[in-house]
Amino acid sequence: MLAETTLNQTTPELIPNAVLAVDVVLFTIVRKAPLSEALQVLLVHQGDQSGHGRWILPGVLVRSSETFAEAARRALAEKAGLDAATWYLDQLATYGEPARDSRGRVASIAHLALVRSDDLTLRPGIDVGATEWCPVKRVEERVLAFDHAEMIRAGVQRIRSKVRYSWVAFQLLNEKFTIPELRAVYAAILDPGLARLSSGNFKKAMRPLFESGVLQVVGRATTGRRGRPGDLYRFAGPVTGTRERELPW
Amino acid sequence: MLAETTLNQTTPELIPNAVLAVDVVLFTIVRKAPLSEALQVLLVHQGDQSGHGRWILPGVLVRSSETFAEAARRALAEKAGLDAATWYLDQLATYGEPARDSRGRVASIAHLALVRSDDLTLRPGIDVGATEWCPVKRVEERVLAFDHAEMIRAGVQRIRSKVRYSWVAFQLLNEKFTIPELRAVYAAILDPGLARLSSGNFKKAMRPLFESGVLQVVGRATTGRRGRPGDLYRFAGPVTGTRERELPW
DNA sequence: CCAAAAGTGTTCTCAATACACCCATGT
DNA sequence: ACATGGGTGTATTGAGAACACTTTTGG
Repeated sequence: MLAETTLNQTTPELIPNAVLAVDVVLFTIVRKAPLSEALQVLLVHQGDQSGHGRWILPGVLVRSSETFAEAARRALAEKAGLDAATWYLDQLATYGEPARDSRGRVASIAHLALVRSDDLTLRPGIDVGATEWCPVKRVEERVLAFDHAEMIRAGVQRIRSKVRYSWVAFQLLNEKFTIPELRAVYAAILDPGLARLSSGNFKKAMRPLFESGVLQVVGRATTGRRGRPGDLYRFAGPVTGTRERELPW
Repeated sequence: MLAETTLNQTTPELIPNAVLAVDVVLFTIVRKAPLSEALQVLLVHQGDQSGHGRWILPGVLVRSSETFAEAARRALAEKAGLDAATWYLDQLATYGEPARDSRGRVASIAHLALVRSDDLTLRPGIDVGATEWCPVKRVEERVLAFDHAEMIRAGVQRIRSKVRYSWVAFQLLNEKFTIPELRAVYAAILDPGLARLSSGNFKKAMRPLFESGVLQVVGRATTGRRGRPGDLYRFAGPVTGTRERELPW
């Protein structure tokens, strides 16, 4: 068994022994929802004639000439009618317990995706009964197939970590946004209690952004609510940038 | 939550479309080496009759009934004669560009492993020409096959991140160790200049460990070098624990 | 005794928080 | 007018870094 088929130039072909799949944990911030439920994840309901459908993450099998990222974006397109071509997308982890799927050895490469705003139209794809945004706090109530609940946990952990040392938060905002909206994103992801932090202190935490000029004022928000409307900003920096010092929250 | 069994009778089998492999980025700290080269990674040389061997990470194909972690430990056993049964092991990322391997679609799940001390005997396995510890600083000089150089970069990034908010550093030390040895691990992974930090400040950074009692004094080191020998400590806590506050280094 | 390394305590600095105050809008 | 929320500045606290000092070993 030591003479197993390993890397060997004389072997022109390797025999496939597994099925590759991708699943996508797509997060968004729903502004209308209360802060504690603003962070939501996209779930699709597997259509089933017997009525015994189940909730799963959008996912597809990887095609032979396709990268994982391409497959992940295709999953969002085919399962929910979303054009994720330009969205933030990152590999999370790969799940492939031997007994994970009775139909064969399946390895699913979970991905994390983020989308701005919530005025998207979900269009259930083929073999999909329904699509919905589910507050992360309430995922426990849903019965998710496979290890998709675990994937969501990993996704939450990842975005909580990323938001503290990188600028991914702007992936969840529109082109123009106010500082309170930005604070809401951080509060929804990290801690609802963060909203109680004074506005001045929050802006101080974002100081490196202002100093480097990647946050530019582009006007004043038109308000519908009470109180003074906030200044509108635009994020002009690369999302791949990271802070030198992690946020303390 | 696993063990999917009876839900999709219409498709009893999925046709395998890829080959699953694991590769292991195994780090250790070599005490004899200078600090800047103390962090080393295990490389194996693919034996080749033509003499055109190349350096790669230890890896194997995943067996059908095997978890990724099991396959990763087996890779260390088969390629380098190492018994990694109890070693720290963590999934890094999965690499599977369509054109990654000309012999077919291969997805390799890279893993990060850590091993205490360097008094291990490497025993080159079958179809392995040689095994060696390579200082991470000098990996650039080696020509690594596939995307293994990228895997090592990801491994370095991961361990640098982990060491700042978790207790993985103790995985690289023996059962008993001194504070200066612990500082050497941090310096080797994060920044050699860290060794210039005063001992008091380093111990202050480790204060949460002392206060929670997971670092216990077990004696005094027997010295061979100059100067006062350090106190010997034992780490009694779970490696999975994390600090509430990340290290500033 | 001296140099080197380990360990302890104190001071200084700076960043994160708390808080007080001003501005703009809707009711 | 005033309540509500956005924005700015100042004071206070606490953690990290610098440094002085003691302890223990080898030469």
